[in-house]
Amino acid sequence: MTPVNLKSLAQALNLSIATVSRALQDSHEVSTQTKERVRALAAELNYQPNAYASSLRRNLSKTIGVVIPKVANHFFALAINGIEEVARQSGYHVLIYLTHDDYEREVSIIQHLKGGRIDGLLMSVASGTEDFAHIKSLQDSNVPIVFFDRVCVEVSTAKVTTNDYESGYQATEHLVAAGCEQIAHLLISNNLSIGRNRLQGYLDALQAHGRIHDPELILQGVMDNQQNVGLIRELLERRPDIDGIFASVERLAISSYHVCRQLGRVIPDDIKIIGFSNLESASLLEPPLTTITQPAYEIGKEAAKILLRGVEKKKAILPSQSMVLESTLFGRESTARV
Amino acid sequence: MTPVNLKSLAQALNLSIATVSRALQDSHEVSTQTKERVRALAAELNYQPNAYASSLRRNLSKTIGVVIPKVANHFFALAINGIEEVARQSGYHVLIYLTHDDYEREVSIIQHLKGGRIDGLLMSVASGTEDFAHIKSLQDSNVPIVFFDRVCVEVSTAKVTTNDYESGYQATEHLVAAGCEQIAHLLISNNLSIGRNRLQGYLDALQAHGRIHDPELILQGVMDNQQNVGLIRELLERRPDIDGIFASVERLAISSYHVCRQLGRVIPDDIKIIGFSNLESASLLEPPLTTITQPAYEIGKEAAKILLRGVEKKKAILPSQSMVLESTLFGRESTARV
DNA sequence: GAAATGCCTGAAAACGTTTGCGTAAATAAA
DNA sequence: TTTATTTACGCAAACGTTTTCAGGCATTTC
Repeated sequence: MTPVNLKSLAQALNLSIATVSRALQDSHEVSTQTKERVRALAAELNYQPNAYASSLRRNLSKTIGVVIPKVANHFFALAINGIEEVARQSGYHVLIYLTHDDYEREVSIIQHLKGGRIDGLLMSVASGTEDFAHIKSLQDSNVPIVFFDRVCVEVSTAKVTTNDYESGYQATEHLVAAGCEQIAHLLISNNLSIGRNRLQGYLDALQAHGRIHDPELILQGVMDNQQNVGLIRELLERRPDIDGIFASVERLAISSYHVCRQLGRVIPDDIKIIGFSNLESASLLEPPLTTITQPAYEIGKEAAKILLRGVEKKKAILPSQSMVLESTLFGRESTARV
Repeated sequence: MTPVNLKSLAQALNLSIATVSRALQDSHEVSTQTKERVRALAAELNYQPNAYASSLRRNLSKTIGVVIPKVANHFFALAINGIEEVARQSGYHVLIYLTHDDYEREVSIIQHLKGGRIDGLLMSVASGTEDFAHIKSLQDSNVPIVFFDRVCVEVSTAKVTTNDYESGYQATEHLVAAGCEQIAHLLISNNLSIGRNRLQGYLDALQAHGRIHDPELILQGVMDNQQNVGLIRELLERRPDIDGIFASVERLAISSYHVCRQLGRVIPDDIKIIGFSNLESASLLEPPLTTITQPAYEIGKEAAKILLRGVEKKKAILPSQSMVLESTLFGRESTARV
């Protein structure tokens, strides 16, 4: 079976390769009848252009990369959903890479991506990343980048985020209004701008309500959920006066639920919990969890749109194209006044 | 800034392109010193081979595709996790495509994939797919395929699944043992082998326990969760004698929870629920949900391994390489005897 | 001392596209 | 009729890599 490519099509039609190529691109340099002949045969033989030859020649891959910490997380899953949607509509393909929040992996992935495999990159940085040379280096090799959610302030490019500071402030205020006296804050990494912003919102809200800042109430979690359960338990045992928890990420809210069960602390009677989360079943938890929910799908879509605009125009993506979407607080039983 | 490619390296080193290429591949045809010289400069200039040129020449892309219905679903998210893990270790890249359970999209995606973009495909077919010509056609153009979870029996290739029949049987028996008299079964699509197997397990288990088959108890859900809630509600209102629900997929179990709340039916007192699910927070639901949990991460890993073995050997993937992994039943309060 | 062997390197073709340029024929303008 | 202009197509180079083939040089073997 002979391969079906431009050459074989050209031979069969008694045309040159160039003409066939142009016909398929609907170039005005080809007569209508010829175009028809070409298209007919191409359709009949089910011709599919070789993506790599085309990419090589045009120096353009019609592919974008997505680098995220993990996919087994509702937020990122929804974001990917949005990204794939936009990409598909514009004829782009989506390569996916998981860092598992590991700096080394992130560097290795980015390094690989410099082979021209992608036309642009969407990224949410790993929590362990403190040095950004690899990212800048990718940018230097002319790959446009758009950050989403976990952005990297040190790199100048467009970023799509949510109003993390305001949400942190709002979440804290929500607990205060529910009557909490000692509010703990659980976060993942404070070198992530996202974590810093939420933390700052927490701090400012406390101050606005005349609470004194108690560093003991701030707990930095780790990768492993099992360990987090231990850490949170330790915190609640050391400080039995804690009556409110503001979890910066979903996992920490869930771990807090487990700890409360272990310790027999009743939510929301003994302690109230609010957390950032995209969990669909939040309302079915026992008790239903009050959440700050990010518009994950929209974040993915907007980030992809900005990236593709930059890619198509072949010019750097400006920070001024950044975007801040709003999260929503869904009050549920876990923070009900008792 | 001159591009850093084989040509520029060769010029700088006073070598031919061929030698540089060979040196970087650690060919034995190049002297050790020359290799060192080449490697040193390549590292210094941060040379990264052009992926497309290489793919074009070798007719090999070091990329696999993953086509799944959706990603915002714990099962698929975990599977991707496993797939990415295996792919990365073997130096492969992962392209992701979502069908949203839409046949047309699936066809269009598969069609695109025939441009040689991928070396192999991992796939979970859309629930709406009844014709498999597009899949076979991809196979004909020498792209090895491995199905996982939602397999397609009509296509001869390796498949990685779970013991769906046995799990369906076991789940039903679990409800019988818990004292349920009228057990409903909720499924998504009965043209999916996975749905058929679970259904058959349900039917056989009922028969084994002397129950007569009542078609009214089998409800086929749709795409939209809101609609499903309506359908399930209707069913429970029409048949108030139903005291057990076996949900074939997570979404239907969750919808069932919502309906029970709406109708004031207490789980597990009035009605017991068991469902296939990979929800991490199943144990935190009210009440904790009894689940049949598939080893999603392992499924992804195994499927990817089988695929890559086939890709590397450049030969068709045999059905005999198929694999069946076992799901686990986690008994929780939603099916507790009262 | 010639032939054979092994080691290292280079020239050039090939992968399938896209595209700048040239050109023949057909049409329009002078 | 001659000279522009347009239309429709072909030639060939280019993208960056891999790989076949051949050849130069040194060392060994008869």
